[in-house]
Amino acid sequence: MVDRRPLSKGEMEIARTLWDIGPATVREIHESVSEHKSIDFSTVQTFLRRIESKGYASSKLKGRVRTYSSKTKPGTVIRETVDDLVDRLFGGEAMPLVRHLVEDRGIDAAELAELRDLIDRLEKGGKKK
Amino acid sequence: MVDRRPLSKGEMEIARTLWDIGPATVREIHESVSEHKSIDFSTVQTFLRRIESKGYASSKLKGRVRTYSSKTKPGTVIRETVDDLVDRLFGGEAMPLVRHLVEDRGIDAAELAELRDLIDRLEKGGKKK
DNA sequence: TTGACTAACGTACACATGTACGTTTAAAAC
DNA sequence: GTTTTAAACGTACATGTGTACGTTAGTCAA
Repeated sequence: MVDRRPLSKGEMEIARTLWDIGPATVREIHESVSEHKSIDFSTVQTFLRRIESKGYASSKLKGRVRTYSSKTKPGTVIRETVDDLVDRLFGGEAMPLVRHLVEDRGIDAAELAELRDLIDRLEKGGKKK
Repeated sequence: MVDRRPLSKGEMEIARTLWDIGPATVREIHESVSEHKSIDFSTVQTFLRRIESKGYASSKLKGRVRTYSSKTKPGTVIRETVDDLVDRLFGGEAMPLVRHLVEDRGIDAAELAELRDLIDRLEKGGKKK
């Protein structure tokens, strides 16, 4: 267990993009993030530096361009973040959040079907992992 | 739409307690929160002040004791918070989060059953709200 | 009525966060 | 080779956040 300092919201968004598009340069990350929100190149650069300093990514300078790679699996960070949210907002209970998501958020028919399968599987093999 | 500044993580936890135990004094909130984590009375006091200043609660002084009441429904704040998380961590897709919660977190048999019912209902009345 | 309690209130302070500007420097274009 | 271009890097700064201390001031017991 490394126990890195948690990523802030802003850092998280950049980190997610890094997971999505794989090892990438600042410019690539910036372009990708810019598609859905306006953000300065330098800001992205700072976030990437901080993400690295917190131990979530590493980088290497090739020529005069720095390329960042994630060092953590999304699953891990997601788990930590969601755990924290569930603790703070729902007192540790996952179900109210699931209920909220399924009821009030866009879960389409195909996804509902998938979810049903998932439940079947879990009920069948009643054991964890 | 009031568009309050968002609650921070720490504030959120105190706000949740306020929702849980209803209108309450600082001491009551502090006692409730103290059950599961160590936190200073003054810290709780500060958080409550900030929660009020952000417009999520109101308070009234009776004698020398201030009592706080929530002005927002938990659902609203939860929605905002979860929306934000889903955006930042999953690019707006709710399903990956649901998958994660159902697979990797403690959802027991009874809850799985409830969830199945929920899915049934949603599939039946295929329309929202 | 006075002293002991204990809340409220103002305030503080270090560190985090979001945001971005200059300066330096290496590569590419001319 | 010199100019242009654009990245990195250092740095900055206002605001947010977590945490809590001192001071002031009602309340209650003696």
